[in-house]
Amino acid sequence: MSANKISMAVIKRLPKYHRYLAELIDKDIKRISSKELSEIIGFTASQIRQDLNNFGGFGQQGYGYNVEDLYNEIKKIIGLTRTYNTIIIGAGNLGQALANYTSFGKFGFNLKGIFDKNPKVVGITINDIEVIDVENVKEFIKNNDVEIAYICTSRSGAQEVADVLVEAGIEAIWNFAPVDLEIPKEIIVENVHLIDNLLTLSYFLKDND
Amino acid sequence: MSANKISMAVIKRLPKYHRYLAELIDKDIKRISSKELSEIIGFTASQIRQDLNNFGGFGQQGYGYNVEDLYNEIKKIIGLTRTYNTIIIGAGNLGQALANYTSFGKFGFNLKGIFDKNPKVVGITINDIEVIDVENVKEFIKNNDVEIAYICTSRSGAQEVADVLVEAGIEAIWNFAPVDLEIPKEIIVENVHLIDNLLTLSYFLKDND
DNA sequence: TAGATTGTTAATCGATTAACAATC
DNA sequence: TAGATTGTTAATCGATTAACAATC
Repeated sequence: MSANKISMAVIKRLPKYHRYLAELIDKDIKRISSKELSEIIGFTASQIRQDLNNFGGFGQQGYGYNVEDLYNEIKKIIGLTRTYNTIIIGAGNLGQALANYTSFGKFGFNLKGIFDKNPKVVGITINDIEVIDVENVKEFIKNNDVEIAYICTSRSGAQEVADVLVEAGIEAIWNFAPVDLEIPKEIIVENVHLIDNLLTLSYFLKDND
Repeated sequence: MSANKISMAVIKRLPKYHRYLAELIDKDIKRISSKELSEIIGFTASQIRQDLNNFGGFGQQGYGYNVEDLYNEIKKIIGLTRTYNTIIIGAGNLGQALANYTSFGKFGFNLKGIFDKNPKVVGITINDIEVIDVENVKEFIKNNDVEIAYICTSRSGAQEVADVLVEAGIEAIWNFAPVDLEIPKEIIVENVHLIDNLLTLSYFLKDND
């Protein structure tokens, strides 16, 4: 809240708060102190209090935090009190897997369209959505209030697709292609570079055995 | 190299060096200075020199870095000079998508087996590999020198699977289930929490429109 | 040799942790 | 009221950036 800049480190922790608070609600736990939360979530109590106080004073001295209230506050902060229209570009293995993921919908990310350039794939139906020729993506974004695009194309096709998305006025890109996209900085980009992730594992494993 | 501890921040940047150096080789560029690399990779020249010097003095004053040599050094550091046997647990959408990813193999991550508990899935073939009943995973790991397991099960099944993997002596886990696994700390874990990633997008989008 | 650029030390910046007065 | 725990300031820690002597 207000104008003071929240650091990316804090923002990246928010989903974890959300996840653990949901669990506490499931377990019917009504209140929790930063110390108790610290023990299950793995952040220090101090960090938890600092993090939360970036957004407001949600706790009460001598009592702690009301689990349900805090959960709802976190939902508001993360932006889970409204829905987002999304599309997938690239109906390969990964694109199809994401299209079939039902949990995104539960969080309010509604898949509106799937696009591909391959004529063999255009027209097939994935999770009740027909794959459309990517030629039509610009028009589709404008007509359907699409805010987020998941790029699931090959490495080589990704930048070209991104350019079209930007032209069409996309607001955020979730990029699964192993490239760093050149995108105007007002557009939000999250990269999932799977290979990079794997290489972290090999880094630590290389000298084993 | 040597005993001084490399920070996670540095390790997480290594794959990006690897990627950009591969590109430079493709473009037949023979040498590069930290300043030039800085301009394309987006880290400061100072950071590049600091990062690389954690592992050795790969450059030459007045000249810069030999691209191919540096690329090979980075490969060694990341652990790409040998191969790793991997398995996938959970042959759902994501598991199947990962099984069909050919690029992991190119980096030396060889998929040896795919496991599932669903009798309807056991026996089908994905990318020439037959899905095996997860009951047999422990034995399989021991007999096939499996070092890395990709957990692609549901949230609820993940911890149980992880326990079996640990018993079987797995060395690293790539976890796609939206849980924080409880795992002995000597086992390397990389999490890909897709939902967490999406929530970063919604955080920034929530007040748009 | 002169110019360029590294390797490395020092300075700065930012994030985490500790401490404690405020207060429920 | 007394005890507990927050909100918040101060101290510490770690990572990034700047600076420059060493040297190719």
